[in-house]
Formats: sequence, C-alpha cells, structure tokens
Amino acid sequence: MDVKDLCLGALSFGDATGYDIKKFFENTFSHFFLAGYGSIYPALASLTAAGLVSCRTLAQHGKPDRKLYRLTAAGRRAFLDTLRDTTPRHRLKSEFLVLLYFAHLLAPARLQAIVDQQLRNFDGNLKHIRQYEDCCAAAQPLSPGAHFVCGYGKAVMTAASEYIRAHRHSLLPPTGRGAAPRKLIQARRQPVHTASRN
Amino acid sequence: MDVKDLCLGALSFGDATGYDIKKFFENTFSHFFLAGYGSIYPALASLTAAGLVSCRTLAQHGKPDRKLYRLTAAGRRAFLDTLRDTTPRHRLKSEFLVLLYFAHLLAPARLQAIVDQQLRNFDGNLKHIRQYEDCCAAAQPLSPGAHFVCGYGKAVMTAASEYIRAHRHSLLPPTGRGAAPRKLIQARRQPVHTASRN
DNA sequence: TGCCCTGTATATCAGACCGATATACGATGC
DNA sequence: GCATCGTATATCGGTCTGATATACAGGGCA
Repeated sequence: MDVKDLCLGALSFGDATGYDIKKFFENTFSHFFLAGYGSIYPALASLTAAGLVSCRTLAQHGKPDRKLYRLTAAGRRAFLDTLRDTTPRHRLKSEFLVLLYFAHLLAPARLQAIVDQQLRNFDGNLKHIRQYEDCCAAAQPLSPGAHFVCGYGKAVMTAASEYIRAHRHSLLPPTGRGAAPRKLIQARRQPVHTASRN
Repeated sequence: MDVKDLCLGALSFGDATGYDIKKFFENTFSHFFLAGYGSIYPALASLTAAGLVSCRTLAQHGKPDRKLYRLTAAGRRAFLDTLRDTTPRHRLKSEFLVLLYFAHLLAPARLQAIVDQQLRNFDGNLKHIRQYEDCCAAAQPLSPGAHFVCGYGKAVMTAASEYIRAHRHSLLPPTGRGAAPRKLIQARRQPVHTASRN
C-alpha cells in the first residue's frame, strides 16, 4: 500500500488532478496519512504508464494545464485487489516523544515549549477533523468508514492531550526549593515553522 | 532529527554495536520510532566519518567482529544541539485506517479480520510496554522521560482499542434481516506476516 | 501604481528511509 | 540429524520526504 494505491483510492470518488488529490489527502487523511507532490506526481505518471488511470489535459489561460486523471477499469480492479490483499500497518513516528524521552537533557523552558506546541498541534488537528465532519455532513452524511476514522482521530488525540496535561509535571526536575537546577540546554525561541510538505 | 541523531542518543547511555542499538530502539522506542539495520549501519558509518562517534573492532570466534561504537565529545555536543534545535514532528501513518476509510469496498469478513488483527497488535504493544517498565524498574527506577513516554503509549493505545471495540459495529452494513449483503471482496486468510524491518 | 502574499497547478531532485536479502556460525529444539 | 533462532555484519532497489523551481491570477494595502 503506497502512494500509488492511495491515488487510486482518491480517484475512486471521481476524476481529479494531482493538486486535487493532495487536497483530498489533506482534508480526509490528514491525521493518518499524508503525501506530498513529490510522491503524487510520480505516482500518477507511473499509474498512467501502467494503464490504471487515464489522463486528459485541459488547457488553461496562463496557468499550467490541468491534467485530469480518471480511474480505468483495470485501475479499479487493482485498487480492490490492494484493499483485499494488503496487510495493514499502523505506525507512529514521533520526534516529540523522542525528545521527551531525553527530558533529562532538556532545559525546563525548552521542555515546556515542546509540550505546549504539541498540545496546540493536537488542538489544531482536532479542530480540523470537526470542521471536516461538519462541512461534509452538510452535503451528505459521512460514509461509515469516514465517520469511523474521524472518530478514531478524535478519540486518540483527545486521550493523548489529556495524558500530556495530566503528566507533564512529572517531566520536570523535583524542584527542591532553592536547589537551583543546572541549565543543561538553553531554550531558544523557535519560529513556528511547520514543515512544508510540498 | 534522523536515524543518525537517534544513534547518538542511544550511545549516550553507553557504548554499543549497531545490533545493540537496534535492540535498544525495539525495547525502548518501539511504539513511536523504529529503525532497521538498513538505516543504522550507514548512519554509524557516517557518524564515524564525521568524528561524532569512535569505533573499535572486537574480534570474535566464528561470528563477525563486533564493532563497538562510542560517543565522542563532539558527538555529545552535536546530540545536545539537536535536542535543543529540533522542531519535533509527530506523525501517524496508518494503512489500517486507510483500509477502514474504504470499508464500503471491503467484505464484512475481511473487515472483521483487519479490526481483530489491529486489536491484537495493540494488545501486543501494550504488553511489550508493561514488560519493559517492569523489567527496567527491577534494575533501577525509570527516568521521568522513559516513564512518560511509556505512559503515553499505554494511554493512547488503550484509548484506541476502546474506541475500536465501541464503534466497530458501525462499519458493518445495516444488516437488514435477510437482505443478503453483496460480497464485494472475498476475505482471504492471511499469513500473519509481520514486516521484517531488518 | 507598485508590491507582496496567497492560491492554483505543474514538476524535479538529493538525501533519507524501508524492507528484503546475503553471509556466517553457535546453540537450542524436536 | 535437521530446522530454527540468536548474534552480528552489510548492501541494495525502490519509495518517500521536503525543498525548490516555474508561472500567473487575484486580493490587500499603501
């Protein structure tokens, strides 16, 4: 199950350009799967070469041509095969937790900043899911699958936030009154720099 | 923050071989960061070339030589810099949730098998974390960071399991008595095939 | 008017990562 | 006697990541 398969899945809901597909991933899969243009465009080229999608080019004034992709019969079959045969993985990669594992090497202010930032990220993601649900539900009821994965995201991120809020204090040194804690590492104001994921 | 940095972190607890480092990742970071030999050995080679770790070779009878790596002063500094400067990411990649999003294209039996397997995976991971805590705590108390990330893993995976158990029924078609649900995709017995991650 | 930023839309590229595979041998299990 | 597991190294093709390039329309703003 790679980006190619995900593109087939996105196209199973209707024709789309690479740009649209990325939008779809961001709206729909943001909390459990993301792909950048660097994955999507090569994937679409490869799918076209394999005859799993067809492509027609729509000229535009000024802007680059839109390339509208459509699932072929073979593509639809290939996607169903993937759904049937994939052994699904489920994997977290968290530099946030790595950093906290090394809490003993972090300055308290830095630690607090990291934790606060992660809580804000969870809040943002939760808000995004709620908006997605509301916005889609306005058009037509969410499919059971979509509803389930949104609920999953909300449940897990809410639990994560609660755990962090309840236990963040345990990461700080015991703060023995006056026992000035050595500053191991200076905290540094960080530009909020969200990775671009082009 | 890449595998190189994680290797520096692992070596901050003492000298180790590439093999040891992988074991360390599996024991300690399994639920939020994993790296295979294909990442670790090149990383160690590159760190050695950069002077951030030193390496001495211990001959063995029969088996390949052990290459024991040690953090240099420069390596320790580089690691602390990374801890101070990294903007931590936190990212889930779940084919499991992708599959469930497309529940409408899955045969009910397949759906059940996927969900059951994921619940077993969570159970296994939870057991692993508990064992790690018990086993380490026997030697010396867990560091606050280690304790926190273990608790995080347990909280999140418990919440995920509970959510799945509570809502899995919503993924099945409304099962109108006798309204034989079309079998869209046959379920297929899968060899339990856990990815090797060499 | 000029300037910058955002949104639409394509695409490439170096570097990192993933998972499979190869090699080798001792010990353990059946 | 043979298979499997654990120790220990390493490479490799294929994929993914994140930065960057190009190009123009439209809106905000001074």
